[in-house]
Amino acid sequence: MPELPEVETVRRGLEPVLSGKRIDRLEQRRPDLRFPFPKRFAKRVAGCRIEQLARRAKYLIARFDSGEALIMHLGMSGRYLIEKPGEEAKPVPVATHRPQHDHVVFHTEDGATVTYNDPRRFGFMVMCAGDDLDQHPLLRDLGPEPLGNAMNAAHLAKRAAGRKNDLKAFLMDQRNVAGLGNIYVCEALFRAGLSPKRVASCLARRSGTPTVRAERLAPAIRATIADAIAAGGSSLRDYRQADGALGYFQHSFSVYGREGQACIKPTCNGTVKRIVQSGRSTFYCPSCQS
DNA sequence: CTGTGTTCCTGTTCGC
DNA sequence: TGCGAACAGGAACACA
Repeated sequence: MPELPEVETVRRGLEPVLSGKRIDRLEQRRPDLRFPFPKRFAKRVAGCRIEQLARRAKYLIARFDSGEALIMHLGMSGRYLIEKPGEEAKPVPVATHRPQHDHVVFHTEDGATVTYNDPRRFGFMVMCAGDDLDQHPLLRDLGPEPLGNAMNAAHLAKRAAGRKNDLKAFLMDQRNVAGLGNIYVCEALFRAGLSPKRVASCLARRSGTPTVRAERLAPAIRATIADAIAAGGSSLRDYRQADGALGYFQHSFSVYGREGQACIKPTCNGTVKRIVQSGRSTFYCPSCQS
């Protein structure tokens, strides 16, 4: 499920339920996810108020009035389910909800519950001091946010200069741009008209200044992510499901998952192809992406 | 340091 | 319908 747009959608869904609220109780139902849960997790959270629910790349970050912060990652299959008092739980629309994968439950002062469900358990939760969060090992090496001013052609060129991996791998690397994943890398490269197989260093001249390709790629990334967040947000009308799945599945992609289908670009008569790069599927149009 | 492959785990889909 | 194989939105880690 979650690349940056989905995580942002989840954040917006959780915000009205969690932000400014005291957590009366936390249930931890197993010892670990991908990593062990924080030590004395339930005790450290109980009674604390969430002052802010933020996002950095694909991480959700809850800041508590205790001075600590909770960094959460959804992995591949993580989602949050919200139940409010007086409203009956609605069935999850996309995948079946299996209660045995409910690993953490937050009980708020309002009587609402926020349940973290994650079948594959690639997600994790880490608790740390709230100051100097940027210097936390999970966060300090992240590249710029795709929607921030720092993500521009000059940045891409600087990072890509001399790199021998391909554009797909370059964009998947969170140190270069933070928050892109397999889907939106494919989509951004399609929008930029660039082949995922092209070497990353094609974004920079020998002098390190951006090429025309970098000048195309930066706005393509920005627009791809902005559009996806907008699509996710529009699915949040009913935010009892803050799982991002609605936005994810409603959104139709230009190339991702469209192997064998005609390129959607009106002036192109190409066919979308699937290849494997770094062990992951890449979808692209060989005809209009070069 | 850079680039690549493996690994964690469960669920769904696809081909026979 | 059953059944194994392939595949799935991530990223830490080991290794060449």
